[in-house]
Amino acid sequence: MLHPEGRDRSSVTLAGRSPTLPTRERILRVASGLFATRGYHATTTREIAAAVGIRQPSLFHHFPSKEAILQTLLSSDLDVAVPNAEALAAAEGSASVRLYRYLGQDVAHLANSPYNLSGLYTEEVMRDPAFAPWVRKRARLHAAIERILADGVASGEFVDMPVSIVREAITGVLLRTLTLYSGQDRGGDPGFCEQIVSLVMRAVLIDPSRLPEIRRQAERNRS
Amino acid sequence: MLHPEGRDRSSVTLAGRSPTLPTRERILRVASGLFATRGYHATTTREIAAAVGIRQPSLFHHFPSKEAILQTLLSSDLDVAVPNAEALAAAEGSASVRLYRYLGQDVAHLANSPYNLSGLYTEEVMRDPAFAPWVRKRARLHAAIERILADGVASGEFVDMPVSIVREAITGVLLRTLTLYSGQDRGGDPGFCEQIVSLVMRAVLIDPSRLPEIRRQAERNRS
DNA sequence: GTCTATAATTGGATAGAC
DNA sequence: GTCTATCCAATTATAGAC
Repeated sequence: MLHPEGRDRSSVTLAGRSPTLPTRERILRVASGLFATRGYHATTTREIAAAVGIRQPSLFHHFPSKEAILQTLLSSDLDVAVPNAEALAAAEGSASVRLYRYLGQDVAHLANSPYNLSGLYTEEVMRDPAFAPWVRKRARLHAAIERILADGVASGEFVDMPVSIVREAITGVLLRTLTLYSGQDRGGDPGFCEQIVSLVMRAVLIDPSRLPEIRRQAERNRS
Repeated sequence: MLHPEGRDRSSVTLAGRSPTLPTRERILRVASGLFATRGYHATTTREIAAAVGIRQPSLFHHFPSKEAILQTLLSSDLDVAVPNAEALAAAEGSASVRLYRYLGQDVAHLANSPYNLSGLYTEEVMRDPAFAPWVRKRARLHAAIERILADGVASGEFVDMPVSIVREAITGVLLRTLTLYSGQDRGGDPGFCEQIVSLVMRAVLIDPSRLPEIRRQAERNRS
């Protein structure tokens, strides 16, 4: 008997169809893309399954729930980003160089990830009690960034604005601009990434003419 | 018989309970807040009704559908923002002053609106075919902003980056930072708004020392 | 590991009394 | 204009065959 979902797989993503990847991995890639473009709650398990090329119940062999798919994606990002940011927050060196390094790492990670991570940090996800542990992890990331920003304000390198607002603005820029580029395996166009980082640095630097020198220092002695 | 939804209205917003406002208006305010914090698709009509203090079916006396609530909110924003931006895109004067004016208008509108507008321009909403007409309207807004940005690049006032990326970055900053402040009727703290505008201007200006002069010009002869 | 079939729940929306 | 009662569709998840 023909299943009502049919067999049409014409509008399926490349990542989802790639036959060399294990199904679990294809699910993560496809789901991250759908979460980013349609939102977490609006994305159905049927859509994910269809894009992967399997039936909806087959998803549950690889993940115990839809939540678990998102949680896996959150871990893949935060388990890298939090230690990076905390190390930079505690490191020696000028706040400008440390912020540049953080931004460079973050942008590169977002742009090079096989997943589209821009659907993870929306209000609809972050306010959902199911993801509270990851919200706490993310709070540590925020605290680390704000420590770097506060150092820069104290040293006179950064404009004197509330650090939580600036951090929120930075998050907004990164998520919004990299939506278009993440999860697409394009090697993350290093020129583009550097432009985004420079845009953010100019916004916070009191003296943006220092930017080339900061860039040079940030790229030297990459820890 | 006691209805399963109960009568608990303890966690209800001020805007929703305000007894002087017509119900239709209270629905819009409450719904905009829920869309912003929980997302459009994750917000149920039952939640909206509970926060307003009525039963779920009563909503449909004021709006034909949940979609219509969001469409009303979209109109309230875009019907103001698009003409403003298009007028500035076609106006005389330096690109810097025009961008400053646009940002000032937009930030003030977002901060002073009785609605929390930050839940409207998410991917889950903008990619939904039901809202395609508003996506087209918004494209006109984007085009107007990009015209101002392109003017500034051509005149040497703005850093030379792809205007669509910069426009996306600006959108990200505004939506993210003003989430916390919009729809809260706090008069929109003019100092805070100016800080956000300045942050954005510094990011795009080749010579940020011009900022005080630009601000003075933008605030003179307010069209 | 994937399938069909289906359970269990929740969602938006309608009917009609008051 | 709000209510109760309810419909119908869609959703996540499970059971069990292959």
